[in-house]
Amino acid sequence: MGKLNIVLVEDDPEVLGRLAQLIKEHSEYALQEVASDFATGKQALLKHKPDVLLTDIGLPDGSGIDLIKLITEHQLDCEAMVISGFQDEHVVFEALEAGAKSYILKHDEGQRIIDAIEVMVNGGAPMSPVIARLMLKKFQQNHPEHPLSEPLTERQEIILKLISQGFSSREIAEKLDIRYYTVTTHIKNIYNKLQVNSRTEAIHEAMRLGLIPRPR
Amino acid sequence: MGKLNIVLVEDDPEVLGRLAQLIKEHSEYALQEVASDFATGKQALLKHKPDVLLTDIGLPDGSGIDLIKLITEHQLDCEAMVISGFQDEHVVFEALEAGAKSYILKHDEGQRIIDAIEVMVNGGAPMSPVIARLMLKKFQQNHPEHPLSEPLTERQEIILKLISQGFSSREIAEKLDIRYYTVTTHIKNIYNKLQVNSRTEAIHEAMRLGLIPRPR
DNA sequence: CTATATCTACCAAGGTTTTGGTATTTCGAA
DNA sequence: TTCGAAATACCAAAACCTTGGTAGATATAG
Repeated sequence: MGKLNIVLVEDDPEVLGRLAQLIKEHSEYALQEVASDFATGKQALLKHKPDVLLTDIGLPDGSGIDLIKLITEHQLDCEAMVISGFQDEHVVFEALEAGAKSYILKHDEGQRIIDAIEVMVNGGAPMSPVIARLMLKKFQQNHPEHPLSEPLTERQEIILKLISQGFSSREIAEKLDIRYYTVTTHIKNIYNKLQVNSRTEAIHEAMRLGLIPRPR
Repeated sequence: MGKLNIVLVEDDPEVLGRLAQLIKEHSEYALQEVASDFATGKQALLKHKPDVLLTDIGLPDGSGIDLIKLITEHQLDCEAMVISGFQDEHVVFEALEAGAKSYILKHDEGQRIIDAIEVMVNGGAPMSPVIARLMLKKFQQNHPEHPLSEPLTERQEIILKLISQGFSSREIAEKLDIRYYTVTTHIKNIYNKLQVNSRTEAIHEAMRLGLIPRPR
């Protein structure tokens, strides 16, 4: 099996030089092309179909995130690593959602970047520590555990869940084998506790409070 | 400033010995106590209030996850690292949601575990590659990118989002400065595309399809 | 220029939800 | 035993949503 083919996109000439040099020092990698803007990067990506894309985010004529999206759109067999200075939550999540498998900060030392490439192609998801914490924070903030003055009763929780799954009052009544009226009473009480007055508001509030397990 | 105080909980004597040995080899750490069950671990945690808790998950009399929960409950200034053999999605997420800052697999080599402790106390969130991929997957599965025969138009997406935030048709009309009738028409078309016939069903389906970004 | 897509707007019948009541039963804690 | 919380059940008016239509304006692709 051959070398690992890499395309590198980075607009800062200094950083580009540094990264290119770094890659060339490692015989297991083949740097197929470097680009310093989105348009060239796109062409390189589609022409070479590399195994690995290393890309910056802020490019003069577009975003590296859109390069990453191209990979999924064209169903390329390529893993994307972001090498960026941005630590902004919004940017990071957009990149990861676009399909980036790794997010490394520019100023990380060379060996760490090389290691990250290695880990990534072996099925890992290497992140710079700050980025990893950001991801973790997203996970952990999903459980504010009932800061609710009056917590929901068992029955109310069941019905709330069914509501969030899109069932009508009549359907819920059938499912639980109780009268329609009973269901509406329960719903009424749920609204009081959540301080809302419609199903959609209840769902929204319940998610905000981490009361509803998210689908899947 | 003193050494980093550590409490270690692990029921497999072999692994326990190995980890304890590993920690003792590093002068910057002080191993305050080791435990091989939940009860002892709990006592140790509350008594020593260590800087770092290293814990297994499967303990004979309970789960390491509950140890981690103790940290938040008692508001201890302590970072928890899971050292486990479990790679099960459910277990991993439960541990992370409970407050673990790091999740390392048992069979990882010693130096990697030491490195991970270092990274963790310096504000990182070190994860074994498999675990990092699991987390990443959770992030990315929120965007299955419209496996929808007819994708939603821009306006429809906006309105769907507002619906999911609990707004009524009238409120949406005001917000977008269009007529109430126009909103109901849009909603009608959304229902057709999603193959549903109520707001709550639409929200449910939209979440299932990853069409709606989760609150917060 | 001509389709086609999208956003806009309107109406009405029929269905569901919301709200404000009242009231009975059951079960566990005081 | 007595009290209260929870679940159950019922009613009706008002509000809101759903559905099946029709249709004009605008922009964009061909």
